Order: sequence, then structure tokens, then C-alpha cells
Amino acid sequence: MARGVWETPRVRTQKKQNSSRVTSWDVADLAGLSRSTVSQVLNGHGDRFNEETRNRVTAAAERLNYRPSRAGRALKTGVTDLIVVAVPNITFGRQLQDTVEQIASESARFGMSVFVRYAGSDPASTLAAILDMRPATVVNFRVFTAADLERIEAAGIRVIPSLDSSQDPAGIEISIGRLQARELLREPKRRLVYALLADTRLDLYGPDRATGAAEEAASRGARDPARVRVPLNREGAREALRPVFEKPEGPLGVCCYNDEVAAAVLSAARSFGLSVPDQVAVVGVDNTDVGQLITPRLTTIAVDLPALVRLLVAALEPGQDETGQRIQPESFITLVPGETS
Amino acid sequence: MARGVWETPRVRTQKKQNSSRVTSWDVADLAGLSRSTVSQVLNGHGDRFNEETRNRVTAAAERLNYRPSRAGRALKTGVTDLIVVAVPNITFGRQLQDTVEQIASESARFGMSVFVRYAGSDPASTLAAILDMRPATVVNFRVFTAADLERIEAAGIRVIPSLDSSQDPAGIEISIGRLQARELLREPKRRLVYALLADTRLDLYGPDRATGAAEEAASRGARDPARVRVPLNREGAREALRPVFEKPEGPLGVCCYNDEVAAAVLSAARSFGLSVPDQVAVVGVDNTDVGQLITPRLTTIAVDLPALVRLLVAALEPGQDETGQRIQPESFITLVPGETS
DNA sequence: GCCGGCCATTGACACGTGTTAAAACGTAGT
DNA sequence: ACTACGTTTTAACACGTGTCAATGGCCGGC
Repeated sequence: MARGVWETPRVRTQKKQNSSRVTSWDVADLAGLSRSTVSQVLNGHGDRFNEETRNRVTAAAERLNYRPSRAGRALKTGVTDLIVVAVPNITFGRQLQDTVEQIASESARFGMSVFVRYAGSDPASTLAAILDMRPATVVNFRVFTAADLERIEAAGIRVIPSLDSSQDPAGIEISIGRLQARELLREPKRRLVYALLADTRLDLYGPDRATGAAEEAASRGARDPARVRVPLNREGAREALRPVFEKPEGPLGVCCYNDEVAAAVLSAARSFGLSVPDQVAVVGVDNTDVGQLITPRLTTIAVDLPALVRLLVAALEPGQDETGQRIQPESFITLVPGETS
Repeated sequence: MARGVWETPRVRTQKKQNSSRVTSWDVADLAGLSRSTVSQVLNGHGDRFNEETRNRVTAAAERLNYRPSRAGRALKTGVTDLIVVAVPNITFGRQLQDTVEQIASESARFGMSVFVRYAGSDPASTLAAILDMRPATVVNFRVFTAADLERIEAAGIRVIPSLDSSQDPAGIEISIGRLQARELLREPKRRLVYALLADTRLDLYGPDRATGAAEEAASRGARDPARVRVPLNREGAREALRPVFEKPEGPLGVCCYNDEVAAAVLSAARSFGLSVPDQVAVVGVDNTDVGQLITPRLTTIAVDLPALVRLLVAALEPGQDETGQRIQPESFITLVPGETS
């Protein structure tokens, strides 16, 4: 609204040259108030002001659809409204995207924006980028070491530890390995094998899952599972599994790092003429779509990632501190029976 | 440190209170120069300075390992050193991660940091987040509409259009569809079907690829391919394909949106007792690992994404303008023969 | 001897914000 | 009438940076 000529012509206290960006000066001008008032009202400290003043401010801000500058705010407060999800270069498939979307929609309630950082080649550059960017929170999916995390927190950035290592380090991964082994040790006394990814960079959870399988085997008096690194192609998988598959002594049970590895193991078993699940039984992880579409249909472990993320997001609210509640890994994983075990 | 009484008392021109952050004031102090000198030297405008001065500045900056504040720089220049890759909520699998990593490592040469934004639920919030964050560049993977892009560019943010829509909109996708159809129309005159994803939100490239297949069919005098939306589970796929598979009149050729859909189609064909590739031939897209591991091994289309990204990254250099060179879509895609065609 | 001109360096400003201390104002109390 | 006080609003500062105009020193030339 144009202010009448008889009103006191409230001019800016400080000069400001024209620009395309809508700043809080513009809001103050339109509202006929000072910039300081605008800032205080818009930041929730408006209870000391008259109600009509507050309304004038919010109305003006709305009309100009004013968005405070991230740079200015970050410069003053030292904090941004960013959440960075640091992810290793691993094949999360759709799960990761669902997880990120869940985090994004949940944290939108706090006015946070979520971005993903793939810490692919070198984690050092990701550390530097995060320290430079100064997000409010970093969600760490096994990208940073303890020393890195210390530096990040020293910079005043909150760290949400990885799901798996939150309270009980790698508790869920171990439980997954145990469940795989338990399924394969059910009826015939199978000799266990753990099939890991050949590309160790992608094999983030492999060691923990293999440890879980080994624990389960030990508790049942079975032999320690042999560990095999399986490439994701026909010939490579065949060669990697030749020592185990060529002259099998009794039924085998192969715990696989994920459904992709399971597909490779099935391919190798087929190439050696072994029958599934009689001579070779297979259990994957992830319950992917293709795992259920191929023949034979894969026996696999489903992880209720959304439920886990819900726990994580609960600790994401700015004011809130760590929940610290201990989770039960077993309640988040389920065996999906198929035709390979 | 207490400065000696006989030295020239180089005091700060402007006062500054102690803080944990290393600022350019600290560098200037240690170098015994002015902050302005520091800034100019570190920003490449140092050719006007004495060489010894430049060395003093760089040495001091190195010693304190000074990193300029993003907020301060962004506030002054209005530009950040961020690149945001906007990605739809689609299953890119490992390709996306490789692509992002490639972009990140390439653009690290320009001192840029790459972050990914999953524009999952609502693109509007992603648009707002990007306008707020003011990155230097946005790489758009079919997230934003033309109007959105206009707003982004109006804000002074560079936009690298999606690979597929860079010069010839969807040219590559159409070529993929054509190549699929060409393979399936080779020997027996098959009736073509295009199998799309049931979840239309994920089916970004489906329409374009189906168009390509239709063009190829028309150019060969074949019937227009029927379009079927296939869910990624056994029962859903079976029901979706029942009209086509139950009473097939002659050999069928199914172009699939990707290898996952191809797996679903194979599952449905098997459930109807149809032989592959005699009664039903299938061609996927993406050349995924599992597609090559399953039986029968999938015939599929490989896209040389790294090569495409290399072109994209070439246009990413800050000073450089659009290359504008027209690409040959056919030179980036290859048919990978398998056992399903 | 003084002035113009060149070189190396610096002071000052602006970017947009949040917060604190102080000012303006109206009202009641002595 | 003048002061003390509570309420409402504002001026001023600081955050850290990049850039432009200006300063100081130095030399040669008239």
C-alpha cells in the first residue's frame, strides 16, 4: 500500500542501493518499520512487539515473498539450515533414495533442507566440503571415521551417527548375518560360505555380516564359514566360487552380501551343475524386486529401513538431544522365504 | 603476542575480537600485511603485488590453514562454489553414483563442491532450496520444468540441462527405443510391445523410449507397439501382461523400460509357459549386473553414461559457455546381445 | 627544487543478517 | 511539574569477505 502524504515519511536510517534481491530492508520499508523490528518479528522474538506491528511485518514479508539470505544469516549466526547426508559409494539402490526422501520430508517441518553428498573417491574432500559448508547436521552413513566426526563436532556441527553404529556398532549388520546363517543351518547340516563383494570399496557391511554368520555358526557347533569375494559377472563369479563349488562335500549354504551377489552365486552354481536349494542354498539381503522376479525366487532378508530412519529422524529435531534409547536389531529384520533355501 | 616497542606497531585498522575461526585478519596479522592484500593475493589478483609479498601471504595462509568463509564470500559475491545435481526420485542404480562421482572429481579442478538433491516428493521445495542456496550451477536431471529453469537462471544460477534434453530433447532416449525395436524386428516379424514401469513417477524416460520404438516400427512397416505398464512383482506383472501373453498370435517382442522391467516380463512369460526367445523376445536397458547374471541372460542396451557425462562436465567450467555441439546419440548406445532375443 | 607519474599497499565500503543496548514515548506517582 | 518506570521501537555493531579508490614512497625529468 502507498503510504499517505500526511504520514511521517519514515526513511531508511541507512542508505541502501537498489538491487534485485528482496532484503529485510524492503520489508521494513513496506511495513513502515525498522529493519530491526522486521528481523525480530520474523525470528520469533516478536512477543515484545505490538500485535498490529507484528501483523504489518508478516504481511509485508508475505507480499514481497521475502526469503532471508542464507549467506547473511549464516554469516551472522554461524549456522545454516542445511542437513547433509553423507553416503559412501555403495549400491544402496532405491532404499537410499527412499531414506533420503523420508529424512527430507520429516526435517522440512523444522525448515531444513537436505542434500546428499556422495563420498566417493576420497572422503577427505567430503570432510573439507562439509566443514566449509557448515551445515546444521550431518547424517553419517559410515563415511567418516571417529577422528573425522570429532573434528566435525568441534566445528559446532551436529552429527547423527550411522544407523548401524548408533548405539551398538554394527548391531543390525551382525543380526543380519546371524539370521542368514540360522536359515541355512536349519535342516541339513550345511557347510556355510559367506559371499562378499569383490569390490571392497562397496563392501561396507560385508565384514560385519560375515561376523554375525560366524557367531551363529559357532553357537550351533558348525564350522566357521569360508569367506569368498565374488565379482558381479558370470565368469568372475564362477572362478571365485570354483574352490567351493567344484567338488562339494555335502550340501552348501551360501550367505550373500546382498541380492546382487546372490544372483552371481546362483549363476555360478548353475554353471557347475549344482541343484538349488538341495546342493547349494542361498540367502541374500535387501529383498530387491529383481530378487523376487528371477527364477528361482530368492530367499532373502528384508530390512525395515523406514522404521530405522524414523528413529533417526526423531533425533534430528534441532533442540532435541540424543535419544539414547537402545534399539532391538532383530525387530527390524525379517526373513523372506523363497525358493533358494 | 606482545609487540616490541621499537617495531612499527602494525595494528589492525579495524578492531576484531578473538574467535575460534581463522579469518583473513589472522592471515594478514601473521604475514604483517593488510587484510586487503591477503584477499587480493588469494583470489588471483596478486600479479600487481611484489613476489615476496605474495609468498608471505600464501605461507601464512598455509600455516594457519586458512579457509575462507563460504558465508562471507557468498554474501559479498552473491555466488557460491557449489554445484547441485538435481535428481528425480528414480532408480538410477549405480549409474547415478558413478555419474555424480565423475562430476565431483572433474569439477574439483575448479574448486567446486558437488551435492545431490533428491527431488522426491515435491519439486517445489527443491526449487526453493536451490534458490535459497544459490549454487553456482545446477545440473538438472529432468527435475525442473522450463519455467522453473527460467527462474533459476534469472537468479544468476547456471543451468546444465539434462543429458538427454541438452541439445536434442530426449534424443538419446528415442534412439534407445529405436535400437530395441530394431533388434526385435530382425528376423521373425514379431509383434512389438513396450513395457513401461507401473509407477509413472519413476517412469521418466518411458514415453520417449516408447516413441522411439514406435518410430522404428513405423519405418519398418510393423504395427504400432502396444504399451503396457508392468509392476515390479510376480503377480502384478503376470496380470498386466495377461492380455498380451495369454493367447499370443505369433511371436512377440517386448521392449522393456529397463532391466528390472525385463526381469518382470521374463517372469510373466515363464508363468504363461511361453518360451524365450522363440515365443517372447525381450530387450532391456541399462546393462545391469543382475541382468547378465540371471538365466536367460538378458539382451539389453548399454548406455555409455561416462562419455555423456564427460561432455556435460566440459560445459561445467565456470568461464566456459555452452559448447553447443550437437551429439550423435547413436554413438553412445550399444546393443548387448544376450539369450532373450 | 618541485612536480608528475608509477608501483606497492591499504583504507573504506558494501553484501544481508541477528542481537543488544539505548532511545522515544506515554503514563503514573510524589 | 517533574521524575521514575514500563512499553514499544530503533540505532548500532559484528559476522568475513571482495573490490575500488586512494595513500605513501620512490624515481626521473623539467
